[in-house]
Amino acid sequence: MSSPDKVFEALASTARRRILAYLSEGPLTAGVVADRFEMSQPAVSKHLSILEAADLIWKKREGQFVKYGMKADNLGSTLAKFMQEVCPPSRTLKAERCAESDPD
Amino acid sequence: MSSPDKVFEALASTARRRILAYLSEGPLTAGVVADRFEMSQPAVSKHLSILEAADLIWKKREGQFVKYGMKADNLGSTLAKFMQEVCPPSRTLKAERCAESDPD
DNA sequence: AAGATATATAACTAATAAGTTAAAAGGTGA
DNA sequence: TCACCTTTTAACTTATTAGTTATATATCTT
Repeated sequence: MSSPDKVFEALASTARRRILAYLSEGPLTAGVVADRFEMSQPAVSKHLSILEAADLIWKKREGQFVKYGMKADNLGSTLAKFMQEVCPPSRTLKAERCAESDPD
Repeated sequence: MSSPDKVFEALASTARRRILAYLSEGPLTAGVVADRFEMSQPAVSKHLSILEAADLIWKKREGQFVKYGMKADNLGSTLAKFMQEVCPPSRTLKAERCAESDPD
């Protein structure tokens, strides 16, 4: 179970969004991810654990390595649910509510 | 022009997401928004200005009041673009990449 | 068991964020 | 102009975040 709060908090960081995008190309070990970013290894490790806490990625030990990979489901459903809260179809249908509203 | 960074930063706050959802029901004055939330009026004002900086809402002075309203476009396009970065259709097509990736 | 490598945690610092109250700015109307 | 109302800005406090280096833990290899 993951809260939307944790997801949005995780996405708030540009570094984490970039890590996520990088992982979306395929699973990688923590070390490979760390090498790709100009940040200390512990910093990347912390970002990874925040992404994991938000249930946006999975983690699996493989010998002395730890492999991480993306979990698209939770990202998609959280963002979709939020979009719906903020711009529900019922409202979209009647009088293009979500497109309108700009007085300029 | 609004940066994705500002949008994600704006959405990182639960309070701001709730304000946004509230505004999505229709434009309201700052005071009405402030009344709805258990927070001082200046605090709400600050949240509103962050949402505005992210181009998620518009603002219009009406006499001594200031009316705010949602701007759905930027929210939708920013989230859509991000989803695409993190789970591009090309990859989705070949081998259900974005659904897979979970080793459990 | 020892040494090397991979990753995570601890302890710390500096910057940022979110809230507060008090004061300023903008607008109304007698 | 003066009193009043709405909203924003300023100044400040406290908590959180993002990074650092140093250390601990886990695993592999010999």
